[in-house]
Amino acid sequence: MIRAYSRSNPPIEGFLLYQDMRHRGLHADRLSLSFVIKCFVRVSSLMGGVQVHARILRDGHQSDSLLLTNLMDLYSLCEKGNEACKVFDEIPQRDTVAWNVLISCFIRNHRTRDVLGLFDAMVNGEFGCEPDDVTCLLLLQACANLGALEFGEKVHCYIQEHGYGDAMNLCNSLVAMYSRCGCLDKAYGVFKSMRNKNVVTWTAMISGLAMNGRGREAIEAFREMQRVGVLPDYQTFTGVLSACSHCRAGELDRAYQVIMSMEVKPDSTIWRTLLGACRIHRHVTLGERVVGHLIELKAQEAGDYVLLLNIYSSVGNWEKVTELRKYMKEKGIQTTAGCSSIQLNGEIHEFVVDDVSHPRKEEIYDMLNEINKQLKIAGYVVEITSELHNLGAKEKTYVLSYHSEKLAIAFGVLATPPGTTIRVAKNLRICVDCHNFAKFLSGVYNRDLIIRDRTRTSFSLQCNDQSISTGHTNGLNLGLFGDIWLKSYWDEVGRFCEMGKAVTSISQGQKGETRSKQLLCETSSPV
DNA sequence: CTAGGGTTAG
Repeated sequence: MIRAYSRSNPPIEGFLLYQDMRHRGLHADRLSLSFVIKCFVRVSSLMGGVQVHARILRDGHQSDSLLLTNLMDLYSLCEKGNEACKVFDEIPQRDTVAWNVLISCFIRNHRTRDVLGLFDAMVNGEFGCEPDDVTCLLLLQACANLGALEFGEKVHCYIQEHGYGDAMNLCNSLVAMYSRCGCLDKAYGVFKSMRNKNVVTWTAMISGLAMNGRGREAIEAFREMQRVGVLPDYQTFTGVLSACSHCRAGELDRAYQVIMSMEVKPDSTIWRTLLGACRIHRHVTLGERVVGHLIELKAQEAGDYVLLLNIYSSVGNWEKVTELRKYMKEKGIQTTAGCSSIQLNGEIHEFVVDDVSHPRKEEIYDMLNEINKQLKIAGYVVEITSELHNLGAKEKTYVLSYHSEKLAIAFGVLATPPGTTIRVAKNLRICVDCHNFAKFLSGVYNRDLIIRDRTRTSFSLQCNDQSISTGHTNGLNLGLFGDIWLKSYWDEVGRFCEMGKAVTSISQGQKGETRSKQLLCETSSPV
């Protein structure tokens, strides 16, 4: 019965059942306890975790790997990474699943880089168990987050050598990983080789094309998906929308109207995509309105306010910047620290702004200062509107000079032979100034740069003596995409909305909570 | 009396 509750129904009732059981003097065995933990996992209840933890110890289950891994997962879900690690230390026999839970915990709790070392140790037999398909799945996620292409390729080899090569979930992750590392040809290679493709496969490819600035192909892939009869869901929709928002020339008000007129209720991702476009096009009033919608959905994140700050500063409205900063401070809104990473000889190097933790920090700062000097000669000017604090121009220039991505790029220039492509991954959105910096650097230092951030990958490629870059709309890039398809874009969105209705009616006929249903049928009553 | 098990794709 508790198991039944752990799978459906309001999960907390599973715990009530368990308490009732104890009141009746019945002893809960380990499996009942594991289902109780599952109930708490479903609601991410830290309090529940603490209670059941105590119960595990009191009932003498302190060496039960099933219960302990279960509990770890709960702590890790509640962002209590340290607690989860402590529990892990208590597991006497750690099998692959236990390690997998630890890996998943690290990925969730911002220790992604450590995961790569764990994989290596596991492959080398240091843990007495081998990586399985789930380990590989987790590792691909980690590589995608870090933009760690080399390591991702290593995992790919492992997958093939161990007979997991046909697994659909792994192949889907491979498509995503290669896309997010800016390697579209490899992503497409995996995609093409797959015999069966589901909505996840197609969405990975569409989003991959979108985030790499290949809007037209993203839409072509979207059409092809429909042609072969795969139904899109809300993530597909977001991919298509982002394909267009990174390179469309304005028309945001129309986008807003289309979203508002959708039969289905738009979710936070869609609003956020539009908000990103508002920043690119400096559309203040619409940006404010979109944030209003996010607040209404109770879905606003620190990053959304930062985007709004960006919009205000890009039009020089410092009063609004100050006002919003004050509001954020009052509300205790914490922003995520920006972090950039670069892979070198199998090792990941991470940087935060003004980072001084790297062993080669002196060389890196010298290199960065030298680069700044060279780029200035080439005509690079710091884009001070990228700095969101109300400082003087001089201070702004200084603060912007040591952004984490610049440190990572300087390290790349320093530590790789001339001509090597530099790949950097960033956890947040890259700022306009750093983008310009990369573009100039590409020309001056004759390097191809591929920078992946939270929403897309931008390329600064050195071709025909002319530095070009994509992925960012600052007036220079639009030509790359051509614009014929942009004109037909809104017709496409209109058709998509029609299809949204179709998906709604299909989802309503299905049991279970599919995510498409969550988006498309938020107004309908639960099954 | 037994059975019920932990990680996991865009």
